[in-house]
Amino acid sequence: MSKEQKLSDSLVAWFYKNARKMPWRVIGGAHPNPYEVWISEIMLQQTTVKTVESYFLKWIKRFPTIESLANADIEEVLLYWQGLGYYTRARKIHECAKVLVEKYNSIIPSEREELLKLPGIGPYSASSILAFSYNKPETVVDGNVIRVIARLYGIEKPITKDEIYNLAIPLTHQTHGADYASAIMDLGATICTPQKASCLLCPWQKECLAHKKGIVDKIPQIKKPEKKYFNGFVHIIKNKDGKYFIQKRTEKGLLNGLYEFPWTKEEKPLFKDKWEYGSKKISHTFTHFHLTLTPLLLLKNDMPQKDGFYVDKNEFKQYPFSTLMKKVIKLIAD
DNA sequence: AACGCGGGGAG
DNA sequence: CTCCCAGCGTT
Repeated sequence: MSKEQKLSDSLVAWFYKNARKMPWRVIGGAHPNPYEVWISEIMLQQTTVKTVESYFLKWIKRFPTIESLANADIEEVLLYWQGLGYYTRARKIHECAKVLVEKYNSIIPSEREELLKLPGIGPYSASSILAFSYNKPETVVDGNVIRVIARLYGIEKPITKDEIYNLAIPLTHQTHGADYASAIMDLGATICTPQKASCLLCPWQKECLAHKKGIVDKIPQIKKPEKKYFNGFVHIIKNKDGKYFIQKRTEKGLLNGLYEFPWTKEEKPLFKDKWEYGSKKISHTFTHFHLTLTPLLLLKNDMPQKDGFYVDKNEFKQYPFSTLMKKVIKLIAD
């Protein structure tokens, strides 16, 4: 038995004693429902298990099958996604459901090449779906795996995903693909963490080069772009019926397809009216910038923008809003 | 290869 | 505050 195979076996053995429980997870082989695997994998992209749990449960209750998702309106899909971020994922997941119904007989493919053709499914998701749904010996590479592998082999220089992938291939368990994929991600999430790793509990401690050299917390090397600050305005426009003006964002770019009160990150209001300044500001941090918005209040009856409309505040729940806009809604409610 | 794209939990 | 998480699509 090779050194890699021993590592692989020991990790799976560790997993059977320490596996985290999740609503979409099956321990001990393939998941019986690839649809649930697919939905959970897309939801989990760049997000944490804790965040996804409640979204997943509500989603499965409303969209229990590929067909139910394909038949739904994108607006309702976004309602179930609001607050989860990266809204293109919701659009792609909906597109993908329709493709699956129309061209794949509502069956999630079990070949990598086919999966990669589908909207929103890239190298990671394809591998994970194959591993979790069909118990294939797929080499999954996510943020956890990059960290675990880079440390195991003590790689101090910046490294590409392809290099990690090649190093990870020999470690991939050949007969327990599903559990191995879960295991290496659990290891990264609970033991081999970004900061203060729990090396004493690690099944790979003896073989880990970073641990041997005492440089665990210096790996992997990551560069961080600095965040900018913006001070802008959000326009809360009420008409004589007490309704508020909202509009829909475009289907590309930031917060695509969601609804909003008109806002700008520039230091100039969007409209040349005489605004009343709100007292409480709204702060929110995106991936690439910090934002503080000063609320501007106005009573107005005509349409400030095309493609917008006035709605009663009791109707806000019918429209998908970003977390930033939820903060504005909370301000209005108070 | 680099960048845009959310939000929140942990420390 | 900082860090970064079960990435993908576009350029």
